[in-house]
Amino acid sequence: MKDKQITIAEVAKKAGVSTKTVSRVINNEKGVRENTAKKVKKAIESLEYKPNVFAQSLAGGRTRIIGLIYDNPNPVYISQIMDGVLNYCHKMEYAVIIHPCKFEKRDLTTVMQGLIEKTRLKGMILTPPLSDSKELLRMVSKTRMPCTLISPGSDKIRSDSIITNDYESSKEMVAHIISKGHRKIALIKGHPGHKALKRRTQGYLDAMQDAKVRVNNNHIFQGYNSFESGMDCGKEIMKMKSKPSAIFAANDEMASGVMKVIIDSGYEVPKNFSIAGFDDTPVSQMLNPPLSTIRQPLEKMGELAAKKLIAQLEGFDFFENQKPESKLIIRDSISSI
Amino acid sequence: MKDKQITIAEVAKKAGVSTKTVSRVINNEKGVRENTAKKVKKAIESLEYKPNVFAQSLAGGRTRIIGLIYDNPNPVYISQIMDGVLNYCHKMEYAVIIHPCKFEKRDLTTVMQGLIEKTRLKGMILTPPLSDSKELLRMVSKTRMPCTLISPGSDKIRSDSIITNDYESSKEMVAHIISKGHRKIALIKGHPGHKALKRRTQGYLDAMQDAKVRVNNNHIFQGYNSFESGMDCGKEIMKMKSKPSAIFAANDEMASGVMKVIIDSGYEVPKNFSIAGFDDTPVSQMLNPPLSTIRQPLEKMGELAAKKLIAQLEGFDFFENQKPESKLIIRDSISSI
DNA sequence: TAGAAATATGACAGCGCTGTCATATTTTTG
DNA sequence: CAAAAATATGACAGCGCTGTCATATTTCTA
Repeated sequence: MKDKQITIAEVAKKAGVSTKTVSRVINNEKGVRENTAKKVKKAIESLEYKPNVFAQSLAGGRTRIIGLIYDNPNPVYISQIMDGVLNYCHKMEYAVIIHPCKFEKRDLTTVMQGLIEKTRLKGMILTPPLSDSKELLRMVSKTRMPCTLISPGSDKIRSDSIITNDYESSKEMVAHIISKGHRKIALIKGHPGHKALKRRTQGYLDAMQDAKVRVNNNHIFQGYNSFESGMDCGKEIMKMKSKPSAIFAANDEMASGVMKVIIDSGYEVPKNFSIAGFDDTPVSQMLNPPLSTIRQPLEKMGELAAKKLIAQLEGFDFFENQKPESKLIIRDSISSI
Repeated sequence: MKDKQITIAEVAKKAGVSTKTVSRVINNEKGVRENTAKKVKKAIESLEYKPNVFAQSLAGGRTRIIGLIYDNPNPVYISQIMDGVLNYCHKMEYAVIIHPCKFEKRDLTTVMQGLIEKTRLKGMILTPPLSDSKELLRMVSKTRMPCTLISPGSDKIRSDSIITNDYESSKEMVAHIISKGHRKIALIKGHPGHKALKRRTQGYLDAMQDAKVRVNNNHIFQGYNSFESGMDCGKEIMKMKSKPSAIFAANDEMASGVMKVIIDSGYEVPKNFSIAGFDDTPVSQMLNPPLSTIRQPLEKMGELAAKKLIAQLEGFDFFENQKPESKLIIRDSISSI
């Protein structure tokens, strides 16, 4: 059971310096002669030394552990974000603690606080809809812990949030639908708790206005992000006397739900109804017809979130001027009238 | 920046005992008078004390950190497993380090070793296809670290692996297809590196044999688990003179790929071709027609893996006699001939 | 070239916890 | 009821690392 770890002391001995100097090299602290640093690096390499992240963390140095907190009904969404985060962190030799939790839970804040204490987390990434929880955000800001938000709904742009142009993309998509001759365009809104999805609603609204198409409030449905809720909305639409000719859903899952109901009701897509989704989850290309949708660079966003967070943790500024762009993916689910 | 943590010392003081005694209580060590334990527990509660997992780990006590290592093309698969693992670990106050990595990478073993050293991992869960990597397994066993395998392909049943009856389910599915009158049944095999998927192949083979249906080798295609590879196989099938009437794919993604090609070629499912998949990923119910498939209790499997691992770590035996069962989900993609 | 200023390096404590082993307390035994 | 055995508790070191601050070395200055 000897899981003998190579320690900083061994490296120090081999390099003929003190442990502190090795520590300096590891952490890129200044004040180490180039020559010494070289020796140390060589020793590190030859011993294949890896600092023990937990000891580092315990010792109060800059921690190398971040938390990724999520609560997401959509595994594809979260796992893409996660990939981005994990890969970058891996590269940077950071460990990531992943923590799923339930947004609705009353004691969310308490639980999170517990996690923070238990793991001595020094930085975290919050995905939607957690990134919108005022209470959670307040708690986190009280700890003064760096925290990066993915797609928060809040309009005020904080330097530490990752947002995409989903407003613009939604608008563009609806404009596209309009350009195909559609006027009666229904909207399936996203879960009201997910503020980020509101931007998509706004995109719809503005596109309609720009094109001077009257928005029919009966054509706006409240979905809850799931396939099932999409089906529910679809059923309602099927019951309407004056049906829309196109439907824009705030995510692919709901779009598929609507589509299923339409097809089950004996209609055809896109002949009788055009449909658009949002997210470009794998399912969208598998559907028949393949779904026109909007692709968000989720992995990129995850990576960016990690980059920003680590930059903060390490105390250097980080400006990424190119913001991750979503883009329209036009497939076959929208027809001209 | 005071992230003042409540430490064991404060608890000890409040309870009027030594830190070691508190430690004993936390770890359920025997040799603490019931009365003392009660005092300590009360103090813990009133202070909302949470042990620092990293300090625990550093101090050489039983670690409360496990690793979940994966490399999976299919985010849905992995995220369900992850949910199971994470939830259980959360309940048990374990931290989970998630580490994605590339199966094919030459230096997989080295990288993993680094991770182990860096994080002082004391136990890990491997998902397929990692759970099949002989080299990795050998390295891990050398460290004597407890390790739970999810769906390893190897036939020899190790006590520390979680396997389902996917062989039986596949067989059942193929039998079901046969019972619908099909005789020319194609098989899309899974990625050759994923040994677990071989069991699915075997299920197909045995079902055919049991029904005394000759297996046509031209009807066996090599897929690579992806939607695209499913499409490739689909295209090949479309080119055949003597086409199968049913197709069983070793996962849903490939099944969707095949289905797409079939539909794009002007055929109908299930009228002209029946299709079955495996995994019951969300997509399967969204497809048109909805796909008959096999549901694996992935989340359960993840939970079980975590349970087994933690049991090993804590040194108590754990027998779960009910093994997680997959089951057929019959939808509309298979017709009678 | 001596002394001051700047820079590099190291000794040592301590992060929060648990292992070891010594000591204190209780229970058992004759 | 005293002594032995069994049990409970605590003191202290140390896990691997970094912060602090003292010391050594180099570079600069006049």
